[in-house]
Amino acid sequence: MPERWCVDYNEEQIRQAALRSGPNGFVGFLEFNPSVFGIRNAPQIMDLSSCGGYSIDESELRALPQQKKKNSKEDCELDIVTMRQMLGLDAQTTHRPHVRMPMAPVHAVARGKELAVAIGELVMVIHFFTEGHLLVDYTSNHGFFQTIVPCGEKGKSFQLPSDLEDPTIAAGPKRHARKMWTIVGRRYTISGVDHQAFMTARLGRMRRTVETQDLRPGSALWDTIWDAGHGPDWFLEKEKAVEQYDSWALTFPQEESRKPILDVITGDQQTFNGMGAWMATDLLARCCIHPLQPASAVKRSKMFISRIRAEMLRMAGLFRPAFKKPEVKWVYVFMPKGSPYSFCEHAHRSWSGAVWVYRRTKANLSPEQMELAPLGYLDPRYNLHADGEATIDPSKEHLEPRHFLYRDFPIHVYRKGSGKYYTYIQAAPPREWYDGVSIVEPDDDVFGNGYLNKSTLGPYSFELFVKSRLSKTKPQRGRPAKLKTGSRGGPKSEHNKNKLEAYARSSKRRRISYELGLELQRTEEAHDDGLIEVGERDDASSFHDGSLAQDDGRRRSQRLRKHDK
DNA sequence: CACCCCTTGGCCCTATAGTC
DNA sequence: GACTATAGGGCCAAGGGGTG
Repeated sequence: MPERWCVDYNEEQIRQAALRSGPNGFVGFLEFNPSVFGIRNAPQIMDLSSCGGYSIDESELRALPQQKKKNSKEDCELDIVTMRQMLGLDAQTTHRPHVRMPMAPVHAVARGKELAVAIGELVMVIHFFTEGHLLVDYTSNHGFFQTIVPCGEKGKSFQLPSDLEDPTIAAGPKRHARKMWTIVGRRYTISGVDHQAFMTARLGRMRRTVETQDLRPGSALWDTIWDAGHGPDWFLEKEKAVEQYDSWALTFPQEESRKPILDVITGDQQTFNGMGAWMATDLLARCCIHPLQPASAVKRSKMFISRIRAEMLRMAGLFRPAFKKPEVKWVYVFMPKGSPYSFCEHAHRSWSGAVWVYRRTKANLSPEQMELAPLGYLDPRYNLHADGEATIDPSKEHLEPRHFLYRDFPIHVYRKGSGKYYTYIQAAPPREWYDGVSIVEPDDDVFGNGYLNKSTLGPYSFELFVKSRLSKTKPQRGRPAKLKTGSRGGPKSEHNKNKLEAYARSSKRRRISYELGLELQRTEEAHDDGLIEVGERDDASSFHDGSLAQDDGRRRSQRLRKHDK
């Protein structure tokens, strides 16, 4: 399930700007960056002919609607872009389509791990996978993300403008934002950002503007756009989901006689839509069911079946919230410190009781929990019996799990073959965070759901989220700098330079890395010589709605000059 | 059912090359 | 020889899809 509670907004500057955005909610046009998608995860076209949209053949031929630029003689010079070209399936003369889609109200709704976004006639369905998330930014900043740079061995990404970086951030090609697509609004943009480019997207087109009611269960669009391999959503289609679950509970396939219940849950997306390894482990721990217990044994227990049903409904409600009063933080931190999935102890301590956290190999548990940990159960309120069932201890019934402090004790993590079983640390978002379903409604203001930063569930998202909430100042942008302790060691000799060049020739990856390093060195030297003026990039902001973003652009320009001094 | 693929970047370990 | 910086190799994390 995508996180529903990730980003709120706190920066007064954006808050004030948001208040001026008017009563029509979030209005924008879609800009796709096909080259940032990997080849394997190339964007797909959805055939919406069965529900009043375009079929694949038609959409191949048909140009996307464009908005005429007011008081401009350049209308006729705008390129015609087909959907296939926009998706990168056909060659395009320019990297970014110089085409202005009509601004249209944006609606969105999540189902399982997918998010559907409608922009006018376009429908985009996103699967975030591991760590994809949405980034909200000023439209005046969007023009600065123009330069595509290599990212890793195969990928591409957008170079972060140098002025968005802190001087302490390490120089190199890693300063980038992997914006895969962007909905460009008048004042704000929402971008799909995925550091590893795992995010997938499907794009379709209707013959009319898509309305909010089209993104509701039971509509023709609803029944068409979602991935066929995933069953009903436990929050939006509760009755169907429970019906599916009940019929699942009554079947006893042969393979489930030995298959662990955890594997069965994660593998059955028809019944457990959106339950991955983290959440399934969590579900079972809350139900006091051992993750390695055979599924058939679990199904034979009415108590277990009832517990899982209740817990699924409870968790589904928990993970479907939206902020009532989102606050904007300026987030350019695309990678946390440490490993992308590292657990942030400080963040956990600060937010225990507010968010869900998962850690793979180590957890901090109280002595009471330690007694239960070897059995795989983390809820200290239950007593475990030899038959694998658990009953609540009356003397501990009044306790809430979140009131327990976690101390430094390693716990056992179950592994079977290459199976992965997670440790969970129990916490829950505050109740007041929940409200609504869609991220954007026509009558929303920018305090509304349209400005949520959604993300997949996990430590990366968690740390990003915590940083955005806890930082009183703007967080560092880009990757943290490597600590430089001085110029130890010997200087590079001519002999070493030759060796380096030979090394760079030995593979494509090494060559790219080497050339990027040289390019960066040249740029920095030019910078030092005063050959490049940072303020020049102000022109770029006019690419996207420059007039509307003028105020922000001017302020930015002033900031840049100040920064330059 | 095990294993690999996609993808990136951090971390750990080891080897190397330089200085004092 | 002690110390330090640097660089490469191997491994790790993620979830869905594919293969044999």
